[in-house]
Amino acid sequence: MELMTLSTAFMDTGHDHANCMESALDRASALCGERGVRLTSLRRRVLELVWVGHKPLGAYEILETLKAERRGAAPPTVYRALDFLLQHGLVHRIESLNSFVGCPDPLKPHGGQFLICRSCGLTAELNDHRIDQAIRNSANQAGFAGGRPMIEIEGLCPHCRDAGEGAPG
Amino acid sequence: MELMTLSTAFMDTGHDHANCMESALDRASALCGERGVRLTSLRRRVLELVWVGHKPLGAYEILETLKAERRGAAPPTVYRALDFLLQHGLVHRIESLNSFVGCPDPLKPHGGQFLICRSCGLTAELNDHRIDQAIRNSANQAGFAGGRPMIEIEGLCPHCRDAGEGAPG
DNA sequence: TCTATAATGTTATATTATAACATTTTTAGC
DNA sequence: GCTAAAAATGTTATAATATAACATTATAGA
Repeated sequence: MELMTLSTAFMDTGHDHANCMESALDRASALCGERGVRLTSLRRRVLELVWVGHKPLGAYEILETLKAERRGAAPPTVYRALDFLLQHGLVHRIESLNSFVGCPDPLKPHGGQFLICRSCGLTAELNDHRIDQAIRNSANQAGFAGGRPMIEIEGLCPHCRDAGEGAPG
Repeated sequence: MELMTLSTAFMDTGHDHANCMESALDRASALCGERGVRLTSLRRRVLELVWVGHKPLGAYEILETLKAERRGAAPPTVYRALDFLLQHGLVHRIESLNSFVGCPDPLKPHGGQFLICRSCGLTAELNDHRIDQAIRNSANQAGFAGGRPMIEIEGLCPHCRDAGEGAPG
């Protein structure tokens, strides 16, 4: 069993993002099929927009694009689609940014472990079982019946760090 | 060296909260003195309000109380005081709640490890060095120059868990 | 086809946070 | 103490994020 995974966000040679996004949409489609829920064209489109990059997007950024494509797109249009995607683990919400990012592994339920670059905004999702375990152990020790931990670290991604974009916080 | 600390939030016999709060204010006063910054009466009052309980308070909740006490209290009144308190580690911001909670240990710079009860709202601060270390190790392994991790877990505190307030999330 | 449900459209508003500039208070030098 | 600079607070307006409430349309199943 592998101990840790890291999303492709920081792969700086310019990973094949078209493929990255397409496979995310395929996984979403399959997952919705299995669960008997509908990945409508609106939901699919919002997911697509979230996957445009590895930089979390705000609801109103998504809305701006959507408005150009659908007459009458409004905040609830976006928020409802995001709620659906969140419910099914297809996107995560980055609390410290009020923003949303695609989840590379929606089948395995998990909290979130995010490395957020303060310089370029790229956000990678980590999945380290040991971290999760350590947190759940401590929580249980405290008598707390916890769910899935949400972890957010701000810092510098490998690229920005090497470019000397500032000191780690 | 101790591995883990837990704030008093979940001590359900009704810990001596007057003392809890008073000592927090004393620590704040000392800290500001050492750093040559001013714990003005406004800042002190906001800190006091945050420490009224172990349940994180929203800025507008604080404002509501403040309005009854100071003529002309407005959002910037509260946000500026909170910014000051955050900068000096005297309070933490709970991202998932847009709320603020007092920090029991402002001298030691740290991210935050919060156990948030979904039933009663009480929020305890954990400080487990091993968790922090595990996260920083993984982040470094990913080439990420990270700061202090922020961790939030929603769940049930010992009291609500025993009262059967719902299943863990 | 009909009906129940789910999804989306639409309008209005709530909640959280900051910008910009005026005034007051405090500090430090004299 | 007086005064200038800096820090803190007051004040007004508005930006950014999110939800409520109800109308309409689309979909799936009987």
